[in-house]
Amino acid sequence: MPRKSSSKATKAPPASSIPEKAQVANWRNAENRNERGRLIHEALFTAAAEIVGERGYEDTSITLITQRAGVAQGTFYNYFESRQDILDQLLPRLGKEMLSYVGQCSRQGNTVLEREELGFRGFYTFLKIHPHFFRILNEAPSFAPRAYQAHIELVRSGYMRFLKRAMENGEIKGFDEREIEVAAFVMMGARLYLGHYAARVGDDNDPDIPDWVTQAYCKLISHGLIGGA
Amino acid sequence: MPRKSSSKATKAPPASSIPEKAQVANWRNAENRNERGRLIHEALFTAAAEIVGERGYEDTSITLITQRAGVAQGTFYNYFESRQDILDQLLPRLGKEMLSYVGQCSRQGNTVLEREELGFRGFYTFLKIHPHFFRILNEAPSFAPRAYQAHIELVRSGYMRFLKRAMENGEIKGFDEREIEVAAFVMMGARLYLGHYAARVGDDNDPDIPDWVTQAYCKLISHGLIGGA
Amino acid sequence: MPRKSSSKATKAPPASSIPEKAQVANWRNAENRNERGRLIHEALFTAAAEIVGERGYEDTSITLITQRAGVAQGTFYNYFESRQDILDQLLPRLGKEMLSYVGQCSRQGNTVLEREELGFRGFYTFLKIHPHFFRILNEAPSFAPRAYQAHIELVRSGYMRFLKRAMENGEIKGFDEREIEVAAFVMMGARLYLGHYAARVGDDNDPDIPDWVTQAYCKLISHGLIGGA
Amino acid sequence: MPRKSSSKATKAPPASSIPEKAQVANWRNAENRNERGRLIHEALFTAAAEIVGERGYEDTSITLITQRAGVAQGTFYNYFESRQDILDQLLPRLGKEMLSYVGQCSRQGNTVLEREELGFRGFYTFLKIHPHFFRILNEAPSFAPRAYQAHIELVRSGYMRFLKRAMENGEIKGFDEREIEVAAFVMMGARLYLGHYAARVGDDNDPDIPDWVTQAYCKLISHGLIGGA
DNA sequence: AATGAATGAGAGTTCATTCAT
DNA sequence: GATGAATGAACTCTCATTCAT
Repeated sequence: MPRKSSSKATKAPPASSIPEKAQVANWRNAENRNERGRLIHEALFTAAAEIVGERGYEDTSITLITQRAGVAQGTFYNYFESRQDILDQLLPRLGKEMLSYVGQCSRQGNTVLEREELGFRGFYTFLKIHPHFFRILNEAPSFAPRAYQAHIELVRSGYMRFLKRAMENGEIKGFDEREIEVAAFVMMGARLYLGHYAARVGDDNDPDIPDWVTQAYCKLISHGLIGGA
Repeated sequence: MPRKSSSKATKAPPASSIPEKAQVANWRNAENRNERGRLIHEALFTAAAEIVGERGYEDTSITLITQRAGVAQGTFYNYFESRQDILDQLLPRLGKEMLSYVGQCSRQGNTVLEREELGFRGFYTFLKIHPHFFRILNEAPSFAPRAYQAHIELVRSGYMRFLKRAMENGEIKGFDEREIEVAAFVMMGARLYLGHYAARVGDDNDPDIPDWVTQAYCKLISHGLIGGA
Repeated sequence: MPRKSSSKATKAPPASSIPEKAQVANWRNAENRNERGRLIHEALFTAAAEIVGERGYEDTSITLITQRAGVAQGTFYNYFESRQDILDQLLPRLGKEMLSYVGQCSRQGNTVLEREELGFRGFYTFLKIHPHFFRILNEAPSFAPRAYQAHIELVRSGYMRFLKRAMENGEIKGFDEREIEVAAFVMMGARLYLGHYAARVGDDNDPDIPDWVTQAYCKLISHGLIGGA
Repeated sequence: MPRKSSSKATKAPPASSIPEKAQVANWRNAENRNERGRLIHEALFTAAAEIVGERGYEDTSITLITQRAGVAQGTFYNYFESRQDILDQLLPRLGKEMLSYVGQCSRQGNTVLEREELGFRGFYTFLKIHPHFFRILNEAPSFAPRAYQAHIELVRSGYMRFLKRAMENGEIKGFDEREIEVAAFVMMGARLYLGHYAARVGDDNDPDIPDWVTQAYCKLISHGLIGGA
């Protein structure tokens, strides 16, 4: 009765051929103890981020992390409490980088719509620059749920500030504050989900959004899909 | 330097205290061999679905599944090829149930907007009835990516049929077909993401969507957020 | 410190591509119960012999045997006590066939030497006809030691009869009876070992002995290697 | 129809009652890390050799090896790649020890015959000293075929050097080089097979060769069995 | 007598974590 | 602080055997 068919080893790609970066930071040349500590911490963090990006949280082992960081296994536990600890730190930190980058992009615009469009584009540009981030973000609900909730909260509050200002400016009408929050979530979901959409075509970890998608998205949020006069 | 604080075992709930359901189906009283086989298969499937719903794919072991189903470990392999096999079957089957249910709901409506609203509500009703589905769906990209892609495709094509008919009816204007697809993805993303929104308030696996959220969502997709006259 | 190198999976060949014979005997058409029983027994025995020949004792499972014999797993235990039971029966029966065949060959000769040469050749001919026998015999010391000892005893006693008659005829001189036994063992070892010799060149399970090897062997046992006048 | 009789568990001895040696090396008292590593490696290797000698390759499990070596199961994998890895190393290493020992014995002699006799005796002395070697060697064709072929090759080439020198000295006449090789194989087979002969009488793993056997063997190879003038 | 699903002990292996050096 | 070997619990999966039908 077992299904013989297709799904064999349908899981994550083996990723054995992914070229591993050179050891992340040459902490052995550090000037003093503090500096050395900082560099090792950094090396471990970066190694973990890369590996999660390449192979997913599940296949990220301490062995792999320390090997790539160029330190001994035991050293890991001088910098992080546990495997889960470092996994939990990935999204918060990279998420903040993302928000900062996207915020900078967004602020170039003058109207809400312009800003949303620039933020939207900026998100996908960030993914290009940090190819590991998409997977780190996507798998976080499963593997670092607390961190994920915190990230969502951060994004939400940023969006809310942005949208409330627009309400005050009169650029958004007909929505009260809690409705605005719904919109914020829809827009957050759109970014993530259109990433998957891109993945339908291209590489899973390298979503590429064509221009007309951006425009369709903008059209949708500005005039709606259905009742558009 | 390690973070002593909060993050300890921030992942899945310890779960040893999760009340396990009684053995899922009393297959021992089956009338004949075929029936017994069916019941065991069912018991294994249901057990797996419940456990993934409660603890996530990663912590779903064969031991746990067979214990809950009330069969020996070896029995598992009479019904499924491997652990991955059963995990791969979860979403396809439950996903189809979901689509069928949501489709039925949606078809009660007369206009596109009504239908979308009913489908939207139906989705969350389904989550109430099948509290494990949300996590099974959410973690699928990481643990059953093939199944996930297939599911997305199914949802997308259903949505597209729905929206194209609306275009033909003249209920949707100003969007060409590929733009419609973008809208479809945004709407799919909205449902999932508002599930997380609900999770902010209530229980992670039991998203509850208040009425005004639905209405805000409908307002958004019908008139847009920004340019709304 | 582990050895990374060569020896990975150095063991038995996977043998998955070996063409499996059709189900061995169509016992379903048997005329009466006794006949059917006989046919099933035969089918199981033959299947086991083939599989041991192809994959070795270790990889010979009940599942494999019954599948090839075309009966259900449980049926096996109506005919044999256990897996070990059937493995123990392989060599005794096939060994007797071998002895009978080789004996017939040998008896065509007139002198001891002729007879030994014909027996020697006959042994390798038998291996050609029964390609499974070599492996069944070779692995028997590990997997069916009792059967192996019994086989050795059979061969030894045959050899002894043969050689003692030659002593009585005056064809062998200068050896007493227990020394004759040593010679018998050396000759038995030679046959087996030259099989391995052949395997150095050709296929492991298909030893092929060139003519000059036979002649060198005969020269050795007739005049000795060293003191040869 | 099943054979109720004798053959029950005719295979390996039950072995639960085999007195296990004390933990092989008290590595806990090692002076430094390197030394400890060496001792553990040694303990694992020796444990494996002993167990294979007592119960055969098939029944040699990681659990058994590590228990006897007095280390945790996981420790095994710090020293060997896999179960097969250690099994593959047994014969090469012990085989070389054997050859070295036998070679030393042999070189005490002056004539070919003397040397062959001393080598022959030396082989059985080695078996006395290393009672596990016989089974390790005998079962190797089934369980470590690559290692076995390599061993055969080693023995063969040693024998060939020995015999060719004797040809050049004029101690062997009437054989060309490839015929010499046949003789080498016969002699290798004789040693192994007379081990089995001894096993008929004594303990399986402790072959004891009486003096007259050696002499009969020497007579056979020096003057031949049959045509002896 | 034939079936084939259920069983469960036991296998090899992985890996987060500890800790003596 | 850095090291890396030792640990052992936990995992998935196999398969000889049993037994109700």
